[in-house]
Order: sequence, then C-alpha cells, then structure tokens
Amino acid sequence: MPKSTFFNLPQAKRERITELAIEEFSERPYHRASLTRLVARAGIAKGSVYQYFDDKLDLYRWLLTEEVPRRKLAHLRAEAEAAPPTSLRGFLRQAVLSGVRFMLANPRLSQLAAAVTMPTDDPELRALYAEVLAQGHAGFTTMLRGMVQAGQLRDDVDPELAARVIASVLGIGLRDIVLGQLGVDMLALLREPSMAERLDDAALERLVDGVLTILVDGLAPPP
Amino acid sequence: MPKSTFFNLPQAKRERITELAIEEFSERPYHRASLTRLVARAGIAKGSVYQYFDDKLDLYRWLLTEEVPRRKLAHLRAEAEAAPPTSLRGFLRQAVLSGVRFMLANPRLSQLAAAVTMPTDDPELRALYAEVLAQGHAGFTTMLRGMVQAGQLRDDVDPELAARVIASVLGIGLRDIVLGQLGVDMLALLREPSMAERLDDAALERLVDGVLTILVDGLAPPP
DNA sequence: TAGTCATATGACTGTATGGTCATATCGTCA
DNA sequence: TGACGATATGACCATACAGTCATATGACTA
Repeated sequence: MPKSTFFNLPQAKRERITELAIEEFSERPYHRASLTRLVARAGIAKGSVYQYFDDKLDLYRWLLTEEVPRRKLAHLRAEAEAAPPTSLRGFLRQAVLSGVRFMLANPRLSQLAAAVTMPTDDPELRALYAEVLAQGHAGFTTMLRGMVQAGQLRDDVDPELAARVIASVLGIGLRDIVLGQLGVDMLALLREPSMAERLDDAALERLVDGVLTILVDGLAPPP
Repeated sequence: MPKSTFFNLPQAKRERITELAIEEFSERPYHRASLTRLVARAGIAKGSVYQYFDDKLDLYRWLLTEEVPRRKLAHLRAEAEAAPPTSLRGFLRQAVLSGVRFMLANPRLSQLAAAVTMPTDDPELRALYAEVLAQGHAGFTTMLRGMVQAGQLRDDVDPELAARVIASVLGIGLRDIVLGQLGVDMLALLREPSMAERLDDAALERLVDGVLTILVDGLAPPP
C-alpha cells in the first residue's frame, strides 16, 4: 500500500507518476522495470519514490491489485448498461466483447493484468500473482456453476475445468488472436495505441462471433 | 549456433552443461537467468561459456530452436507409434494427450517452450519468440485447413482462428489446468518432478476428455 | 624436447539496479 | 519572524550481471 504521502500529493503529480509507472511496468517484466528510469522520466528524485511507497514491489502491487481492477471495473460497468446476460452465449459474448474492447482501449492495463500468468522464480511475485489469479478463477467458476444449475451449460462438463479453458481463451488466447488480426505484437500496440483502430467494428464482431461459435458450439460440424 | 568447441566437448561434459543450462533458463525469465550462476554450478570458468557460444542469447536460442524441438519430437514420435489420427476428435485427443504427457515428463522443456508466449521488451528476444511462434501456428493452421476440406471441421469456423483458440488452450490453458489439478505451481513442479505422479492415468483421461468435450462439442447442452 | 594449436581460466571492466540517508526545502501556524 | 513537521533531493552504497582478455594448461606433433 502506498504511504499517505502519495495520496497527499497534488492530483496532477500523483496521476503523472501513476501513468508513468503503468507505462514502465507494462512494457517490461517486473524485474526489468526500472525505478531509476521511472523517476528520470517523472522528473522526481529517486528518494521520493520511497516517500510514496515501501519499495518497488509495493508500487507494483498497488498497480496490480488496486489501480488496474479499479479501472477495469469502471470500463465493464460502463459497457454493461444493459441487463446482465442470462444465457451462456450472452454471458460469453459480453465477456469476450468487453475483454477485447478493454484490451484495445487500454493495452497497458491489459498487459499489466496479463503479467500474472507469467511464471516467475521470485517468491514474493509468485505469491502476488497467485492471489490475483485465484480471485479471478473463483469468480469464473461460481458464475459457471450457476449456469449448470440453470441448464445453460452441458451437464457433463466440469465447471472448474470449463472456467480454466475459458480463462485461457479469454486471457492469452484472445490477446494473441486480436494481435494476430492487427498484425502487430503487444509492445507495438502499447507504444502506438492508435493501431487498435485498424480493427473496425465489423471485423471485431466477426472475430468475437468466431470465438463464440467455437466455445459454445464446438469445432465439430453439426450432425 | 554453438561454436565447434562446444560439440568437440566430451559428451558427458557437454550434456552436463546442457542440463544445467536448461535448469537455469527454465526456472527464470531470460534476463534473470544468470551465466555466472550457471558456470558456478557447472564447475567451469565464465570464459568457457564464450568458447562454446557467441553470447548468452546464442546459448538460449540453441536451447529453444534446437534442443527443445529435438527432444519434443522424439517424445511425440515415441507416442505416435499408432497410425496418424484422421478424425478431428482423434487428432485433438492425440495432441492434448501428448501435450500433457510431455509436460508432465519434461516440465523444464515444456516451460522453456512456453516462454515464447511471454511479452518482452527486448527486440532480439521478441524476434526469436515470434519466429518460434509463427512456425507452430503455421503448422496448426495447415492441419486444420486439411480437416475443413475433409469435412471434419464445421465450415463456418475460420481455420486460422480455430488454430489460435486451440493453441491457447493447448499451450497456456492446459498447463494451468494440469497444475490446478496437481495443486502446485510450475516452479514447484520443476523442482520436484515426481509430483507429476500424483496425477494417475484415470485422472489424466478424465481431464483430457473434459477438455476435448469442450473443444469438440462446445459448452452448450445438446439441443 | 621444443613447438604449436585448441581449450580453459578467473580477475577485471563497465554498466545498471534497488535502496539509503544526511541534508535541504516548503508550508503553515504561533 | 521563527520554528516545526512534512516532503523532496541526489550522491552514494552494495550488489549483480554480461562480456573481455591476458595468461595458463594440456594434448599432440615433429
């Protein structure tokens, strides 16, 4: 958790530091991200970081567990003005669409969130990642369990297994699919977010429906 | 490419160095892997590494593009004594089963191979990863395209898209699923490979069939 | 034995990092 | 004005790393 000093900062300064931190940590894996570079770009002194945060991990943890979820939720809420979906297809469609839109609109936050799937040897990082992952997985499983009871999900599918399959597709898979369609890699998108516009709404719909068909109806041709 | 000096080494020494390199690079992301630690554990001098390889990246590239594929192919060939599968389900089943078995038998190689999906800011690493990924994706797409023509795949599915969905499930997804079932994380499995035995054949079959059902038949209940 | 070539060595260099701390500055209130 | 608590500073420290290079070793030949 940031120290009170950080929250006492003038809003503009605090936001500038936050944005630059997101930039730094989204472009590099944790141990390659550099506080030295961050402070140089922010125009503040090295020591100031330690007035605001306990240490590097404290800053990173704050981004990952507070700042990213806060912004992501704001995005999802803004998209879900409609009633919550009741069918499996509707639920997945909303999940996929929101996921893609969030990623295209906020590649840096999306990249930060994706970092938790990366294996690492650092024990403290592993603990942090495991915590974030477990939270997401639990939410998914609960939702799918509800769908089994409502008869929306075939009953010979284990909800927990389905949650992992969906999570892998929505997480890494979707990112790769969208980047593949755009013909760029993640770092390029981070540095030139306007590239996202090359994927127009029609193409996006086609993409989402393609993935949906596979997940909902399967790969086999109908009998 | 390793220099000739490396291949002139007595086999035992060369293999020891190779194993330790696999250990070092599988437990840590590239930039955290340390040649200093590698040579200390191998009992050779720092300079010797530079008699065998151009630099750190040369060693890593060799592992990723030569050593890992060589061993993986050997594993797959050994498993595919039967005729090549002709149905979609048979094809996927073999892919999933072989994938899981390889991962359980060779967690370190599997981890090395998975590293190419990690985003990185290092341009040389990105090029290497892109190369390895593109190769795999092309192979997958070709195979699925053949299945479309054979009527094995529903014709409203884009083979390229299906290839990415399957790849994400077989890649990251399957790893998470298996680790979830084992109740450990990857690093723990790397360091204690015998943990893999806690997943007996029956459990493995159930797992594979569960994933297969989702991919082949979809999540929706049959009408 | 003397000479030659491939190989092995490890001290050393340059560079970058996270984190510390004594000192300076600022804002506010008496 | 003076003084005090909060905040800002950047030189500095210990540490770790990839990569270099002058030197040593060993094996083989003439």
